[in-house]
Amino acid sequence: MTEPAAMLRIGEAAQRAGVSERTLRYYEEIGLLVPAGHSTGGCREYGAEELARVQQIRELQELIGLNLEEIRNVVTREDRIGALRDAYRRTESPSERHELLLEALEVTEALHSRVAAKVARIEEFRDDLAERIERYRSLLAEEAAAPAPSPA
Amino acid sequence: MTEPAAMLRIGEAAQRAGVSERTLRYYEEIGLLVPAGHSTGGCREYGAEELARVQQIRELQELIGLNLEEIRNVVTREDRIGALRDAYRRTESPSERHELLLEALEVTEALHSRVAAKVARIEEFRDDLAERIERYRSLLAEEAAAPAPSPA
DNA sequence: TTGCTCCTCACGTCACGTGAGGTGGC
DNA sequence: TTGCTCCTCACGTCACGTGAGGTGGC
Repeated sequence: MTEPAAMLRIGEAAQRAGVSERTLRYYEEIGLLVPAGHSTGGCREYGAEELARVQQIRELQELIGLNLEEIRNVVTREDRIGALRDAYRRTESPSERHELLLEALEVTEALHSRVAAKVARIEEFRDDLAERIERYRSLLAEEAAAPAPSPA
Repeated sequence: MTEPAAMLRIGEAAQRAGVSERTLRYYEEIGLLVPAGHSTGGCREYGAEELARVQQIRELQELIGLNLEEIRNVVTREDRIGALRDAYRRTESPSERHELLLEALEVTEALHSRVAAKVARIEEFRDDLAERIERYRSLLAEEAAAPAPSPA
């Protein structure tokens, strides 16, 4: 058995995850992320697992540009994949397991190529910015070396 | 003098830029991108310059995550920088020019480091996906080599 | 004249932001 | 008791999506 695990209330959890409290409540509202539990006073309680989930959601959202509905599909499937690893929780039949693995492989490959395309675009953009910086620097260097340009 | 330049109406322009007509109208609404002109019938007309502007806006929006207000600041400054290259349109004084160049350098450097950070994050994410794909493949390979796992 | 594309409202949507007003544990 | 954090509405916002209803050039 594991430790009772330190639970965080929404304020701490939001801060560690780098999101707002509203964001955590909204994720719960749409069924994307439910708290691990509730205190006697009714406060939401989040554990390490939930924080990791938020992290994953933000990556899919900010880096890949998926909407929350698409993200729900991804994380739901990964939850089921994760369940495959817990032998005693494995309720899927071998054929269901096979289908699930094939599906996960396909979707992950699709995500991977999407990310790879984005990497290419953003690297090009980064290099353009670097060139721009060089141009500005040389313009400033010219300026320092030469007198002010004649306005005529 | 240049050619009269082929002008596109909003449908063609949107398609080439990879955005919706609504998006182009919205950019105009908030003063981010005005059409090059209007036909006698009142149709918006876009040229190559406007299409390039849309491209730039989308990169700043999708790759960097800037909002349209921040993007307006960037493109406005770059318009002024661009104006520095047209000698006959150079109305800025030498000191204004100097300030503008320094400002552009600073802002571009800030953008560059933001982009560089994003590149690092997204490359890590891409590599995680590649690992995941390998794991799924080896699980499927195990499955093909061995009989179905005993449910007990 | 008939399609097609364009136009201007104007309301809807997604992913939250931002108070309003109230309750509960150190 | 006093702060502080939490709670639930509920309206606002940003960047558009999506019709409604009408006009204009091949």
